[in-house]
Amino acid sequence: MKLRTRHPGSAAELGARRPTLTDVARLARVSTATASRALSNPAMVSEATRLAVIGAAERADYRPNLIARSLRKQQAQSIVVLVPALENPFYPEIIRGMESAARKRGYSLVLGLTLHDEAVEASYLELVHNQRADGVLVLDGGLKHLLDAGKGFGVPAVQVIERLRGADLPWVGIDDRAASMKATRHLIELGHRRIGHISGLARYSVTPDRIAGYRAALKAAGIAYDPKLVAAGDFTTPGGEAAAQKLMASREPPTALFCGNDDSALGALRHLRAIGLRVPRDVSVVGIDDTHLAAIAEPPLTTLRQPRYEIGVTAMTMLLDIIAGKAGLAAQQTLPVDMILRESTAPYRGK
Amino acid sequence: MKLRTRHPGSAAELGARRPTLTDVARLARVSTATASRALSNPAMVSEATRLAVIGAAERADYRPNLIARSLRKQQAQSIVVLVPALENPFYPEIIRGMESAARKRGYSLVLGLTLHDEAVEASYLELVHNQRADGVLVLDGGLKHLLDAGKGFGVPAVQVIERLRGADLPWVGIDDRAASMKATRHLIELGHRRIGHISGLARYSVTPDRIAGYRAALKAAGIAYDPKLVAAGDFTTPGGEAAAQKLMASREPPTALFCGNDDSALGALRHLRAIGLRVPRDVSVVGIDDTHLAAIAEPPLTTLRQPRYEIGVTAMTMLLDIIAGKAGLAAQQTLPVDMILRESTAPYRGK
DNA sequence: TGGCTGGCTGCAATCGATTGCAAGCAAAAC
DNA sequence: GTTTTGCTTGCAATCGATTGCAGCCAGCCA
Repeated sequence: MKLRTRHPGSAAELGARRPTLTDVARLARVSTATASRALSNPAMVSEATRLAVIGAAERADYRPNLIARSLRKQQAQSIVVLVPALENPFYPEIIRGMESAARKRGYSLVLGLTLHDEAVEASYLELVHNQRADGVLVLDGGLKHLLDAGKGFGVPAVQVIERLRGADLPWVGIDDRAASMKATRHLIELGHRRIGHISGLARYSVTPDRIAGYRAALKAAGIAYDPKLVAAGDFTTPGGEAAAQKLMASREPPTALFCGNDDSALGALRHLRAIGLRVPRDVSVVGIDDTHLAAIAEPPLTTLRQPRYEIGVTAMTMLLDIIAGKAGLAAQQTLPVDMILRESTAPYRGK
Repeated sequence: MKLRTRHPGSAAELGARRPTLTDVARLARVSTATASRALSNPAMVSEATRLAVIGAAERADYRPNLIARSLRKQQAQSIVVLVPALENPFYPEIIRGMESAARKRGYSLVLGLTLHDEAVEASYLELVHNQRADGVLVLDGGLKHLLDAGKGFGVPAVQVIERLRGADLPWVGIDDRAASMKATRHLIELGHRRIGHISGLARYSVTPDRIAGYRAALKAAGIAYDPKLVAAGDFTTPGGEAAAQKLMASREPPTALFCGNDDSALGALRHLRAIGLRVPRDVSVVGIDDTHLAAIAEPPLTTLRQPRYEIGVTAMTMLLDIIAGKAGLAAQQTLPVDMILRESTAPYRGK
């Protein structure tokens, strides 16, 4: 048997039992029912009783047992956030938004670090089935295996950024196609005609959307699409470096690069520097995301800012509303992106 | 009254109550006591009973209600980790270690994002008082206001990296003084004599330790300490940039810089490049931490690797041991650091 | 004076598990 | 054949709150 350890210096006297509502009730000379109401539903009791109970609670240094409350109320007041890795600078700000929205409504965040491991994902989803959490926020697309076709995750859930095709699940993110068009159009407006694109991993739903936006912008400007100008990256810096190398080594290299995210743009910058090309003088580069790396890159990167904090807030709010029955199970929200002009793009200077 | 929302597609039939242990017991034709034991203490029941109960649990798609279990067992099976901000690339790997160790022992992690806000810190500490969490991991030194002098935090807690002076609280980290000596000695061994130091914020306990290590290494090599060679940074890239500017602008600028962390080293690299000095040809630079930025810096940064993942694992293990009564309340552990040689340091080349 | 209303309060059930204790029962010991 | 032992099992209490229902009482109206 594990013994119940009590930490020295806890507010209660050493060895004393932690005070419960019963103790408070006894002190205030009322029933536990009244004590409960006085503390969490003051309108139901008389002023005198309320003061007596509050005084007693204070004297006893009473703290409600949230586990007991949860059991009775059948809600855990906590949300699991599934995230593959915090090392990716893209996630922290989203999570900050989620935390803030959750805390405001009395919920706390259980960190489900999955590392893309299906077993871990399942174990965190299990927390919801086991009533230890009320819902889940999914910050990655890799959860297909957990989906009852068309039925959602079996628990209240909201997808963030990434979405599962076909399923009408609650989702918060940006319009990747439109964002991508915006970035590409920026390069076109600077006079560039040969614009390369470094795409992301195909397994992410944002990847085809971003390619589509790139192509749509070209088409709108009457520029022919050249498949040789698209290289597959993987959303990482080395991946972007390799893709840039491939693009720049072609007979007719692009004069501008639109990268599928900031990390690959950083890789592109790296490669361009390595082969002696100057950015933005010789080649313009645009990213997407606006992680903190974009600002400290050399040169600082022109990019599209995803409103990550707001995405986090919105996703959490949507999930809590779903749990509270205030939102539908097919709610979707698209947030606006902003173009952040820094120093990695410049007008086309001819050959 | 909030209505109890049931998500469509949940494993149980629509509208059906979530099965409880009572249902399983009824199905298996045993008492709830026996059902409970069959599932969580199989040695206590006969083989036939065990199989019957497990079968019933499976048929009913039973999931134990962890809230109820927690209430009965008086342990929440969750740990709060207090961290000022996930945007700092220093923290994610530590947290990954914590998560891994916690999950292995059946605990989950509640993310206490404090942003250095005392009210938020207090609210997360309250989760432990309210029995929603069993202990807290403190990833920052800013919790002084919560300390009963000499009595700890009033709840099971382990400090990570940062420590409160004087208090003998459980702690896991590195020997900052020794690490700092190691880094400085590396520069000395390369022949440098004028070695600058960019220090951190004074409110952090690691700052004076690192300065002390720097001075000790100089002394051991018979190099006089020159206060003009120490500039105050703030652990950020801009702070490091400013500090480097101050140091390099002096009449006799240093030929090597030992920076209090990687972020300030990045700032130093930036400034050196801006004034046309080449690293490591003209100036050598060393950092501490080995965040992922160190590897992608230009040039890649020589630095001291803090074993962050292991620190996380160790801290979590220590805390869970304290909670289980298996570790003392003054346990402390120091983990080793490694020098990571990259390309930002080179032998002194004279004037 | 009697009945009614409405505000407070308390009793006791409830949430869903775990567990101390005792009983039942078959096998082993005497 | 009786007692003892030891393995299984069930009863019921327990963890600490919340809440439906009913009772009490004072004040109001007729």
